[in-house]
Amino acid sequence: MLQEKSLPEGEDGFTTAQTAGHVEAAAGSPAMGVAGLSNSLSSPQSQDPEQTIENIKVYLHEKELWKKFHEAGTEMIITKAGRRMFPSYKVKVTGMNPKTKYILLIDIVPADDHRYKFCDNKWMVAGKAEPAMPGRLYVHPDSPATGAHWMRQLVSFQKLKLTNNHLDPFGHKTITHDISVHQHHHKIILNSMHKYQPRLHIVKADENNAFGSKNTAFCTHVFSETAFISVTSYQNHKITQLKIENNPFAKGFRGSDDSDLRVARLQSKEYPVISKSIMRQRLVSSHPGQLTSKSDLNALHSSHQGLQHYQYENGAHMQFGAADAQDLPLNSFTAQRDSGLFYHCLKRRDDHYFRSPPPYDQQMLSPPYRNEVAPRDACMYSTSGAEIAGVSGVDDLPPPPPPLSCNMWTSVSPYTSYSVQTMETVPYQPFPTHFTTTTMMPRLPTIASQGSQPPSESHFSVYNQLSQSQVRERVPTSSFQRERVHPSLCERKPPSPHINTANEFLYSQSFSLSRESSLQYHSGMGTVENWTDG
DNA sequence: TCGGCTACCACGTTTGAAGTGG
DNA sequence: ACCACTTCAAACGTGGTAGCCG
Repeated sequence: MLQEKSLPEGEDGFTTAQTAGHVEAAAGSPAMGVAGLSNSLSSPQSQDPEQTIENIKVYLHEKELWKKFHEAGTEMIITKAGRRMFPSYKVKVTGMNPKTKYILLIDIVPADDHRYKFCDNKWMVAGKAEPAMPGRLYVHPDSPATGAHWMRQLVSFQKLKLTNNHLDPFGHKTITHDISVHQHHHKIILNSMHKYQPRLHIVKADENNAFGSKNTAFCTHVFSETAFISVTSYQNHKITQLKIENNPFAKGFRGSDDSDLRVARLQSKEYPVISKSIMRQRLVSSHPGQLTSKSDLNALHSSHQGLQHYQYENGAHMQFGAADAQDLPLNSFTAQRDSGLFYHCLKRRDDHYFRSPPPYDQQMLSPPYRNEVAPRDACMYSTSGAEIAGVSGVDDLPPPPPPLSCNMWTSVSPYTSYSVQTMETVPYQPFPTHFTTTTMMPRLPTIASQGSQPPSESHFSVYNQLSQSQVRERVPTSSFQRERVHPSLCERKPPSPHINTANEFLYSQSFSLSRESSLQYHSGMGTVENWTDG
């Protein structure tokens, strides 16, 4: 179990109110133009970065396992009833204000606008993606909780399920102002044979910082190795093998003869267990595995060589001007398309400001989507330090700070109506394996008044949170260590009023995030065509 | 015809209530 | 009465597979 940490004194001042004040100052003026936005946006953060949400660091649990899957081309089964992800999404969070309340949530956005097929033992583009459906957010059931709570131990999203059922019971509900009608679910709807990128969002939810205000800040963390292709049955036998080897629930498919296992381990370090299914596959397969070229893999992994922080103002107000968050048509694509322009701004930690939009070769394209709140049924699992070590998404990044990016969204229709102008001005920039964003967004009227003109690059900057001091330790393969579960963290709590406002906030924010992602995707689109099988 | 999807299935893990003993 | 521990069965999570479907 992780020791509860206390933050340095300086972080006691990391209050929501202060951060909100910054946002207010930055984007509060309806008449503020792009230049004004960027100036005031970057200023407070550079003056006092210790008080912002961008100090939060997130480490992916079992990073090495994720990498193994990623190198083979991760596949996630999706079923009508919903299927868990494996590896499961677990993170260690640090840098929060222990007393501030946060909401942690995950969304899964399209990584590109392709449909894929598995042909000749490798993934190939098979056409244009299906129109993306409104997305969902999986809100961690402990939300909102204090920073101390989140930092105490691993935060697990393992109960998140993936479904291909577009008519999922909660799939067509809208989020209203009343928490009582909010649909709490733990399924995210995806299309089969499409590539997706999970993202973690951390939203401040302090008592003094009510959702629906324009003061809410959040950050987004993306681990590129968690990208996957959704399937209804496994295509790549290497993925099947990895799942069987590492997922306790799939033990029944492992080889039963211990001596065989030992021999297998001697023969293969990477895939020590030869399952019955694999043996069967190997006998049947007429296409022996073709290892992905190093260059291909590098292309995949080098696509995120920086950490960015974005800080958003409340999206609902921005997107809809005078409309209150509760008035949002939460399931409306049209409303989102008409919601005007969106910006995101990035700032490097060293206060150097770059002007390059983010490259995102094969990642993160997302349509507008709404959010709903997941049931409070996930648990946080306590763990030893060793368990979460080695999971940093940044510890193996190259020393140079990543580039920054600045983008603008126009009215959105998935994959089609983004501002191509902006995309085309986006030079390729490597992204880190793990990057985070905190974004501040201007009010809609202000943005809309800018028309469809791309913003000046000088208005944007990147904040680099790259850390060179991440701890790396060995990660056990099995995460199911019942004795380490902290009972209090598995309690089923009644819905909190926070969730209600969070719904509105996050829902509106989700659109912004989607646009951000889509832009990043477009900026680097085409660099990775195939995901080859090893 | 064929690729994708679904509903089962067997098997193993997880979970939590019930039982037991100190 | 309380707590810690054990037991055990139901619930749940797996990949495999046959068959359906467009």
